[in-house]
Amino acid sequence: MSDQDSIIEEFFEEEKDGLTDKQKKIIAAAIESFSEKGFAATSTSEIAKKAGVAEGTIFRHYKTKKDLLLSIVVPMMAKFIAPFVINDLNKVLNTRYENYEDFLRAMIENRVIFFKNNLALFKILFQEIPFHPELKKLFKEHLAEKVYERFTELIHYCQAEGQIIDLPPYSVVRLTASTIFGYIIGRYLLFPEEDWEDDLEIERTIQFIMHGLSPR
Amino acid sequence: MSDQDSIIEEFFEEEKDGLTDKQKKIIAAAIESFSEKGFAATSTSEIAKKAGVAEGTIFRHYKTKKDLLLSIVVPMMAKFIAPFVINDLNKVLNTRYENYEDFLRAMIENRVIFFKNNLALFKILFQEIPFHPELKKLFKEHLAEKVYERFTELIHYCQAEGQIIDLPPYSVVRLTASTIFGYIIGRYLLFPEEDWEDDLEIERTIQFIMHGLSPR
Amino acid sequence: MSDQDSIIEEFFEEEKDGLTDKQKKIIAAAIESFSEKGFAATSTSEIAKKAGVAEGTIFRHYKTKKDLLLSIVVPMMAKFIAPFVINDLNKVLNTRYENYEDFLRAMIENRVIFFKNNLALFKILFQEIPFHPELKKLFKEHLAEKVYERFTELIHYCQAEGQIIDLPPYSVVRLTASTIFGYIIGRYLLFPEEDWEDDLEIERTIQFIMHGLSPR
Amino acid sequence: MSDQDSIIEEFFEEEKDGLTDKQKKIIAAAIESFSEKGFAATSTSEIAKKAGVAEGTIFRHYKTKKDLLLSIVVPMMAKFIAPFVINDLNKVLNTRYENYEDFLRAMIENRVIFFKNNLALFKILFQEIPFHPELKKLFKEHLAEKVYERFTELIHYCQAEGQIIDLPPYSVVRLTASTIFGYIIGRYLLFPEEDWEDDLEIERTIQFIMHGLSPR
DNA sequence: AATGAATGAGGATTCATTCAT
DNA sequence: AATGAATGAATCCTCATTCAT
Repeated sequence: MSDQDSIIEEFFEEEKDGLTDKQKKIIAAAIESFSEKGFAATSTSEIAKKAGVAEGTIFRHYKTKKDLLLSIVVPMMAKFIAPFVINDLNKVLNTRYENYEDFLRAMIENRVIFFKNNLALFKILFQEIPFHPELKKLFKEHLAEKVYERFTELIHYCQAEGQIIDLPPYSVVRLTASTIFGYIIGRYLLFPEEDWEDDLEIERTIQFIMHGLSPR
Repeated sequence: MSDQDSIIEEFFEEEKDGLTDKQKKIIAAAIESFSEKGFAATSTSEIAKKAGVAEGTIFRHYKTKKDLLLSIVVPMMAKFIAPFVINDLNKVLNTRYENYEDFLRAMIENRVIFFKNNLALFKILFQEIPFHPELKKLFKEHLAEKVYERFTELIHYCQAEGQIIDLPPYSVVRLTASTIFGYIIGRYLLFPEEDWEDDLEIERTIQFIMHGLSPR
Repeated sequence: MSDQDSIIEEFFEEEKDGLTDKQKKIIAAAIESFSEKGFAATSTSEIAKKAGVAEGTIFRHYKTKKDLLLSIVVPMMAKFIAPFVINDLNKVLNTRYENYEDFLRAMIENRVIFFKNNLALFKILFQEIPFHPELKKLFKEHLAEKVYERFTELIHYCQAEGQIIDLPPYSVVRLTASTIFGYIIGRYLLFPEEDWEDDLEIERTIQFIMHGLSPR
Repeated sequence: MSDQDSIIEEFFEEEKDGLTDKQKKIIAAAIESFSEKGFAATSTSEIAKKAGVAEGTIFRHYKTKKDLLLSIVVPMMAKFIAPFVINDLNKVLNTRYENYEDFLRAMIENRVIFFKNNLALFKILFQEIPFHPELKKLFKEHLAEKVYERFTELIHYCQAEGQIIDLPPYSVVRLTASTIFGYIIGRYLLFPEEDWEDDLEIERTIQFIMHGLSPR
């Protein structure tokens, strides 16, 4: 399934823009450096060296250093959101999933793999969002609006079915999202080197959410 | 209660080093700039201007720009952790709180206010931790070890009492912490401008955790 | 009369080298940019964009940026000087003009139109001469020597006829040229947007010179 | 007389801003380089080297390279214009000079020396005016308005006295100025290395203007 | 002939830091 | 203690020019 690929490879394979070989190297080097040291602390000369190209080559493809950042971060936001908007949630609503629990399980599996494969990109995204208003805006528009909207529909449906407690959707979203992101962040960013029994932890996470949201 | 003060003021009042007036202004200016633009993207000249001091003055007090960062971030980590280590958790174990729910409530009230009063500092902390190994180490030692240890004791106690489900403590900590931080981040960082019914949301959050952790 | 054409068009039509279409566009773009921003401040990529050709194409035709400048400026110096050397002055000396005044009138009409049609080129020429010794040398050789020589002959003739005062020819040339160039510069470079009664001003200019040079 | 000093020295001595030693060296180096190679073709590193300061030092005193240009060119425009506005013309109108000829003689002596002492500055001024709209504007406001106005008064006076022909003042100004600038440019910029009998040439120039403007 | 990707030297400017006052 | 002028390395970016296609 294409969702499981790393975005970086998708960049290089799917994109019709036909990225040059050098462009691919630049992108890869930039992702590595940005995620390790942060955007502001990464110099273009460093990226050039790592990519094995001349510094000028970077600026032939990306007008500014910031353009390079955006060319990395913007498509990834789209990729992240795509399945919510197009596939999975539709499936849920189309009764492919009978209930919130199955949905959660499908989503976690799907998006967790996505995160895992794109860790560096996510680090960049979350590090830089606070400092770039355009990114913040994009993020809100995409995630807070498109994804949230779809989520809301699902929640209403599950609430109507009596599967989950009758809280305002935004609270349900917040509690669900917190728990899932908490897992991802702990698992892949904070303590990636610990031993994690992934299947077990995911199951615990799902049960925690389901019980937390169970009608009283 | 001193926990409710902003750390910045505590810096200035409690510290025995006896900060000069200029030093205070430098710290305040640095906090503002670092949290707005990030450490790497903030120049010392900018801080000097904002603080109303000469550029050289900063370096009289802090050998390097990074020293300035650490002088801000390190004490705040200590302050954040202090109550866990010294007061509240002890109180819990000393049976001042009868159960996990009361503890959660007390902790949220206590630490949420702390966050709220020190938002800028937290932004800096979380932004910079990934890029400074010393910070990461400090953070892990303090939080992951000291706080986690205390938490574990409490969890064992509550599990023994049958209040919460018998999961491994690290899972309980993870799920609890995710949910609480999720609230704080949503409330104060992502969507601070939305209308939040704080008491209600906090109650929902607590109930979510309690049900999520209830013994099956 | 071909003198009245713009040099640029002459470039394109008369030149035996047979300029390609692209070459014409490059020259036109270069003239525009050089005259607006100066040679040093104009980039070849800008010229390429304006000309609608690839950056490399410029260097296929002109080895260096400076070559491009020279290919513009050198032929124009020749064109400017040509009539002095070949046509008009000969005509004067061949008694087609009876006196200095008629000559002045003819020259102003002739060369003023030439200036007007080639303003951009003249701006480039006068801007760049001070910075390019080869240009300076060319200019002196052509103008200061060939034109000056012809002028001198005419002046001697007119002085012998008692039409103008008996100053050294270089003074006569200087005073005449200053006045005429003063008109052209004021008219077309400094204050082109003012209302000018051209015929009247030209007549005043001629009368000023004639009276200024009248034998006492 | 202070008008006869070079502006550069005045910069350094009279200015109350109290220029640093380094600043003086920067200005001197910039004037030399700008006048030799043009503003755009001069690099800040070159100026720094010539001035014997670090490149950063330039930017401590002048925010941009263009600022440096303006800090050179703007005060000189003021200096050039000052005597017209304040001293000499007033003197003329206050009957210190009886006629246009005496005025011309005084002005040429006065301003020619000024030019001679500030050749490099004038080269810069005239080279750069076409490319910097602010300069162009300043120039027009100062010269075209203030000086021109004063000139006009004088011309009206001399015309009323019957000393000069009854042309529109702008024509008189143009013809006078062309002739004088023509002398200066020829003398100091185009052919400075020729032998010039200065007194004689100036007298010829004055006589040319006076006869050129004599009432018919 | 024409392209445009690639280069790397050099551009203006900013930076953290030093030091004489 | 405090200043702010001075530094020069490093920043992002532009440039004229080359060369494989």
